[in-house]
This record gives sequence, C-alpha cells and structure tokens, in this order.
Amino acid sequence: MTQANLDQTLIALADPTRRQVIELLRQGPRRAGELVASSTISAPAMSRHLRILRASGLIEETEVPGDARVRLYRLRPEQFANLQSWLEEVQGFWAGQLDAFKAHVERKTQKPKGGRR
Amino acid sequence: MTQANLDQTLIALADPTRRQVIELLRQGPRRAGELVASSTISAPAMSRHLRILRASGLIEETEVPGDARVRLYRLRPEQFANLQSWLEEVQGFWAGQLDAFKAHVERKTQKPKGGRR
DNA sequence: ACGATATTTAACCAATACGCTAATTATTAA
DNA sequence: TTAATAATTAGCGTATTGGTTAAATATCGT
Repeated sequence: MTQANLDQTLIALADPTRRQVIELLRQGPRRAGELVASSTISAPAMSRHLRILRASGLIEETEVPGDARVRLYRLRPEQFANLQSWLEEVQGFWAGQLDAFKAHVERKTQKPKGGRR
Repeated sequence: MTQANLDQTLIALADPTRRQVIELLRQGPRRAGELVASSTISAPAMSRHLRILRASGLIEETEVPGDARVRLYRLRPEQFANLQSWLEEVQGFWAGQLDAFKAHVERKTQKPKGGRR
C-alpha cells in the first residue's frame, strides 16, 4: 500500500457518513439510489462520498446487466486487509504472533481455492 | 469504543503529519520539542496535532521528573488495539473473509518458522 | 529577580470539505 | 420522440482544518 493510498483510505474512513455506507455494504452490494435512501443527505452529496470511497479502494463500482443507469457499489475486502496490516505494523505487537495466527487460519479454512466465476 | 471516540481516532490518523508523529513515538517517548525538531512545521502547529492525537487516545502526555517545562508523549497501544478490533468487525473477519486474509498473511510472512509455504 | 527555555493559546489566513440546488448525461419506457 | 429515471457534475455558501506569527504561561538557571 502506497503512502498516498493509505492517506486516502484513512481520510475515507474518517467520516461517519462514509462509515455508515460501509456498514450497509457489509450486507451486500447496493445501488447508489439505495445508499441515498438509507441516508439523510442528497444524491449529489452521496455521489461524492462514493467517489472518495472508491478512490480509496475500500469500495468498487460495477454495472448491473439489466439497467445501465444504475450503479452497484460493493466492498473491497482487500483494502480492509491492507489497512489492517498497516495497523498491525504500526502497532508492532502482532509480528511475533503471526505464525501462530497463520496456523490458526490454516486450520480454520476449508474453502477450496480457485473457485470458478 | 464509543462512536465519537472512533471518529476522533480515525480523524487523528487521517493526517500524514500525525502519522509521522506516531511513527516516531513507536521508538519510544519523545518530548514535544523533539517532535517539532523532527518535522518541518512550527511548534504551535505541532502542539495542535498533539492535542488531537491525545484527544483520540492514541497518545498520552506525561511529565518528566527533572524538568516540569517539558512534556513527554508516548503511544497508547490500547487504543490501537481498539481500532484493530473495530476494523476486524467491520471487515467481517471471523465470519467470511478468511481466504483473502490468509493469502495476505502468506504474502507478508517472512519468518519461515516451520510454516508451510 | 531576570532572562532564557519549553510549550501552549490566541488571532488570523488560505485551502479544503461537505452540504445544498440546478443542470447535465445516459438510459429506459411510453 | 418525448417524458421519466438514475446518477453524476457544476456552481455556490459555510464550516473546519492546518499553517503561520505573536503573546501568554510556566519553569529553570544564574
């Protein structure tokens, strides 16, 4: 993660409205209009929040096949993982326990890799 | 962690100068003057950054026995842990994202302490 | 007591952030 | 083709942020 991207990401998270969007997207992809409806702000305001979130890499925008007007937004977990690893690094602490934790994950993970899409 | 405190914490981190301070404090407590010297900004500007960091709980201020004029600042790892657990929660860490994180750990891990690679 | 030192507070300024309404773009439906 | 819908961009106002210099506060050394 570049310095600039870390900055974008933390700025993106440092706003309650944007965190609320993230909270909603945890439950699955949502259309821009749905995100507006879930909030108290106007559509243009939401559009700008979404741009900031997208620039940070925390969410991504896709198109829906049926209707080319709507845009779907969804979380990008990789970016959350990136942020997490930055936090672990700055905190120190975690480094020593990485191995144990990795082993734990190994044990817990069943899902086969390379799922066809 | 309260909502307000989460907000303060993320706002505090969303500034490169403040993160630079944190980076320095990782190596141990520092006097306000040392933090100013390590940066390009003025003492008053630094003082305000320190206030914001202190309000977030990411750092704390203590006095040094010898000289009551100087103030020492040090990290409060507890708050980093708080932030980390928030991040895990929002990410759905234990629930769904195990694969992505496992891959991430695989990539990041250097210490080959008997782990399968 | 007096001047030097460490830091914060006060006052101000430029830039940015975030809200709104109006307008624009693109697509769908009648 | 015309109207309706989904979303973004444009333009504008206000509040907040982050920087500066000057002043205040507190403490130390002589």
